[in-house]
Amino acid sequence: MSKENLNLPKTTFSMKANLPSKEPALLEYWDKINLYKKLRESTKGKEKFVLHDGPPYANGNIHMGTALNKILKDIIIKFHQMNGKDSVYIPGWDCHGLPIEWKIEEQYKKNKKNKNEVPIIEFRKECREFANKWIKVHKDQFKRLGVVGDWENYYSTMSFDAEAQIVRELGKFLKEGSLYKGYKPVLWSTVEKTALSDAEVEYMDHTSDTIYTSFLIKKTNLNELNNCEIVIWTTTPWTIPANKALAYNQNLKYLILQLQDNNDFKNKKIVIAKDLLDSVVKDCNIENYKIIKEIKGKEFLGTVCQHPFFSIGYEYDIPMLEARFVTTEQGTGIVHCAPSHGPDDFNLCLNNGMKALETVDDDGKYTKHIPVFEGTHIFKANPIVIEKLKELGKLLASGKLNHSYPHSWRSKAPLVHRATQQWFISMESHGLRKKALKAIEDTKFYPSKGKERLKSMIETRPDWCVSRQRVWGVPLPIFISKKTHEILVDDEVFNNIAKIYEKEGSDCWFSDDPQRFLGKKYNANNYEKLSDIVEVWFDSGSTHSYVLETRKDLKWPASMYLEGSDQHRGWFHSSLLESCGTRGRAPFETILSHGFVVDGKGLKMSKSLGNIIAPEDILKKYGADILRVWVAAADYSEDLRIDNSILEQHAESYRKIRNTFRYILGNLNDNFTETDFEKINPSTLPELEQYMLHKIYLLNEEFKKNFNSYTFHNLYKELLNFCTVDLSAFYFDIRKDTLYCDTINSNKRKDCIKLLNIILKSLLTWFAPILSFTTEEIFKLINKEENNSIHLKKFVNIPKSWKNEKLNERWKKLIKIRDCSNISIENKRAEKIIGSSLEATIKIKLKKELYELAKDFDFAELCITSGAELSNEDSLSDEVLVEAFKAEGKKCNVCWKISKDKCERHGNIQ
RNA sequence: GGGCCGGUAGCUCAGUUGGUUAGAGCACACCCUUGAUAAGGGUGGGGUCGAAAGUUCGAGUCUUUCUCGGCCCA
Repeated sequence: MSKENLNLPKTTFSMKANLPSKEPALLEYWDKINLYKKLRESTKGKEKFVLHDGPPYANGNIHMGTALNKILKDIIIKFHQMNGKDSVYIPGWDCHGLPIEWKIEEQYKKNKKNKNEVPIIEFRKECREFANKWIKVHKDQFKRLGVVGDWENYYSTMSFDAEAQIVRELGKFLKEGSLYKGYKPVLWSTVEKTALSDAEVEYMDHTSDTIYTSFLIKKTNLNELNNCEIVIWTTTPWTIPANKALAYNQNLKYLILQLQDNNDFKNKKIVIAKDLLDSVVKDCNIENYKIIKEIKGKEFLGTVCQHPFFSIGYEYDIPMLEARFVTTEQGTGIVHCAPSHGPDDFNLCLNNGMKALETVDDDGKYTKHIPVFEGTHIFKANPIVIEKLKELGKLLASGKLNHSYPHSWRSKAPLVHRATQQWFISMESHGLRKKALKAIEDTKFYPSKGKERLKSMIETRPDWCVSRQRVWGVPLPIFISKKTHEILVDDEVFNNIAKIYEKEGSDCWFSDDPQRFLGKKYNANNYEKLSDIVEVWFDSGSTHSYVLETRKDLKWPASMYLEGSDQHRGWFHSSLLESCGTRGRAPFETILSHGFVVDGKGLKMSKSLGNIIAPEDILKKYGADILRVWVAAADYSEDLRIDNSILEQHAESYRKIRNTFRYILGNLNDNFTETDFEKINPSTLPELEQYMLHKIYLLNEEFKKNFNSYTFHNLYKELLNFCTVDLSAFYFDIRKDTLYCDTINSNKRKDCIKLLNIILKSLLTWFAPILSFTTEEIFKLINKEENNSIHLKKFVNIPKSWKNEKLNERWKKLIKIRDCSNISIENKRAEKIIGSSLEATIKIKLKKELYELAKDFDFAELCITSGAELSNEDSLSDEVLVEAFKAEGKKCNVCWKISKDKCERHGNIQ
């Protein structure tokens, strides 16, 4: 037997991956064979697993976060598919909303176009085109990651059927009566008479009037507080007439002071925060005072005050409410709350059952809800309010403050928070909060901490404001009777609107005769048509209704919603509320949330830090499979770190896996033979092969366990360790001799080949959801059928008969002896006595028990030496003693083993 | 500022109800091999478990404070 007759590995599977250039060809292949359609056919009628896609916003290129999200989804979908389910994936996009409006306006600005001169229809058309453009870009970028889905039949929140269904969903809330008209403060420009979004606000210096005024305590649980006056400080005196409450912080300390100066407050007792004593005394020119008592914030509980304007008609109660936003940075440590004029105030009052009123009209004038001052413009009201307070003896001090203040970016006019008419879905009126909390209990969360997070948000959130004074969205389908001011609730009308939208979209709401929507039943002259649009979270929160419920290939509820952890407040939240409100339960069975992508040091990616990594660059340098390995190897329940060195490390692991495949393919000469695992009888195989079958059995158990708990990082680690530890450094290394040097017909070699086929099949399917491209590359190499794909295969079923705990226990000990052998060989190697392990022969001394176990075993094979002697030695201090010696004799030029006589197998000796 | 979550070798991750000397793989160093070869094998070094205090016979694990980071809210 000469070198030419050795069975050396031969394969066309290259060592170098070259993923960036190879992957696109595989994408074309999947396209060509229509993989998605084939997948559906292959599991037609099987139990469905529906991972409902949370729609990304159709705006801008994808980033690492989106890539992570899509890859994780794809991995899970592929796992379930290979596990035998019909695992359907319909990608979607979120299209309405301000950011797109904003982009279009920016383009207008560049072209010196005025938005107000462009017809709404025209503007909306441009928004739609913009979103369409980005959907196309996203689609290609997501596909490139290896994500398999129904890319041709995606869903979007701006499709006509979506817009129609959103109307129907709102109709349900209207019909039920949980959708009501209320008031909520928004940033308002009295000059432009319009609401502004945060993005339209510019902060500039502004000089405000400041006042200290006081609220007499009317009722309290603490005796010392009787007849005291609570002092507050504000930079907006005009909001005092709209005051409804006072806010304190229960963790602060407060003082009761007796004032002794000769003025309006002589001998009066006031209350302020302890930490602010100095600044209040200074600002109010207080010269003589006495500290009566120090109290804790929580002692205010249950206290009710009188409005400073009590005597001129402001006779309602002013409760003191606990609020965390109260600090000791400025003021008095007690904050005056006007729910119509500040978001904090609004939320605090709402949570305490006080709704905001329309206190200021579009022009900036007080409404009828403000006694005495009705009709006064708020920008002229400060001196009037201050004068009135002074007149009533309620003004401690007034002054001016120069500070940063919001202004309109267009007119530069100062803005105010003003309660405007909005539309809310009540959390309480029809038990929505209760239903949602119950639904959370019925949902399984991965990781489990997501449950608490969502729960605490639902527990405390205020009513859901679903209206926006914007253009790019679904119009609220609301008509209000001019006579009764009541909302028109009629299914016929909602359905009529929906039917029209289904055909032509919602643009017509803004352009067509309202009579068209009302039909014949109502006269348009008697109704006012609303021009608000629906907030976009309602759009995406309703996807379950126009995607899951309407598509035949899907099911409701979804098996899983999977998004970044920020979506506990976003899509998980809005979907839960929408669905609980309309269907009484969550639209999902499980929620999986993942952390955020951060840089190698754990810092968030930002332009200023310059630590942003774009998916595009990774794809160019490493390929999608490396990115997929990164996703699989990371613990997504926390933040995921990424930088070049981390990627480099994963690329290194990938090479190891690739070479494992290459070794198998080489020894099979690319000829894969399908094996029926059930027909394997382990006892007919050599012990080593039996042991490997046991290892495969164990690994498969781990695989299933980790797949079922979605802990892919553990799963990937198990697979990687199997490749490095059990295969490369152990089984492959030992069986090299058999594979290369035994004859093709030897039973031992055949059994090894049998194992290699089993391992190849197992590894290919195990890795397929993660290494989607590489496993396909291999599959195409060994698979003879046309138009097939590894992704159409199922996971392997490992027979229980492969499990052999007894053998495992035995081999644990044998491998321990092998480890000792390695150390002794290493010693001789350091002494330059031997080089390769085949140059060694080992003498193993064992104590009785171990000797009995190992006496007939071939340690030369296990330890890859030319010889091994075994003896029983009970006087040893340790159980095992292995000593290596230089093997004497001559080297067989075939198998390189050294022996004194001629080679047992090959006869020839050099 | 508030709520929630987290910090274990250079990196990615294990670490059961508190219980021997805190583990794995990769990376690193050295050696071997040249028949998996821009591969493969062996051996080895490396951690005050973010910091401090406390509970305990005993703390990576429980408590408190601090610190750093992330998400959400303000």
